[in-house]
Amino acid sequence: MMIVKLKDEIDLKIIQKSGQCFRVKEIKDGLFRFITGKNIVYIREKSKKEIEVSCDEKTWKNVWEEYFDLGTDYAEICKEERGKNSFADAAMEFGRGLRILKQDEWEMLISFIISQRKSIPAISSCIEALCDKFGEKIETEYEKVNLFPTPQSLLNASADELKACGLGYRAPYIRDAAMKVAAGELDLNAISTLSDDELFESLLKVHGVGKKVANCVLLFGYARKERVPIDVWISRVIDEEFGGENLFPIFGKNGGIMQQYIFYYEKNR
DNA sequence: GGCCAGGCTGAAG
DNA sequence: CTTCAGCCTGGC
Repeated sequence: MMIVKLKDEIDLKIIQKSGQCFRVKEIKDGLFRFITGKNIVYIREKSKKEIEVSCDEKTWKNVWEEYFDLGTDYAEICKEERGKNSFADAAMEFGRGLRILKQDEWEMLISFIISQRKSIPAISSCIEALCDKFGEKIETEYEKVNLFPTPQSLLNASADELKACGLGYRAPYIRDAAMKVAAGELDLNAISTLSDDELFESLLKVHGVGKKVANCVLLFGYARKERVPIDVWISRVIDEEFGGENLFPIFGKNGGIMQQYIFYYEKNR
């Protein structure tokens, strides 16, 4: 284990509950597991700005600093955005320690296709089933766990096998995404150089991906922090707290971060 | 047991 | 261009 000092505070429990990730798990009291690609790390908070991590320094710097967006000072952003809207102010205070994770693009695409018309627990169990059946098995010092399935492994799955994961009518969507990515028709790495709007448009070509899902992939997979996914919770806030007007543009490049604070606040306050 | 969930598609107005 | 029914299935 290694101690990492942070410039800014972090709250792993809030991150886990913030709805942007579906596989983060608290495996023991206060010990959280995160997975991205083939990397797995276990983290415990020691104080607000100090954490203990299970990986070495090199891996922390190469993989997890970007994942946790440690180059961004969220306290500073909150300072900038404070005073623009009272509901947003309360949300920022409530969600102290929240961060936008930069997760694996492929995992985000599939996860948010699955998310439509599902509750968060249902999304999680669906993804767990996919990982258990089609993901590479890994054994760590704490647990046996499966990586997220590759495009090819999902493409090899039969319709019945996919159905058994509780995908329902989304199964063909998953298949379409796997097909496009495996065939190189959609190169998730190459499109990372595109502008927000171009990236958005290229994701919309996948069957089952609409505006909300595409924006989630942009925000949580490509760290495009100006994007604001509008789901039922956010539209409820727009209706009931913003007087029917979408006020997110007032936050400019921090729109996606503010969306996340507000989403978490609206659901958990 | 029934209701509804972090939307999307395709068809109809 | 905008609206809207219907959709699989699991969790509460």
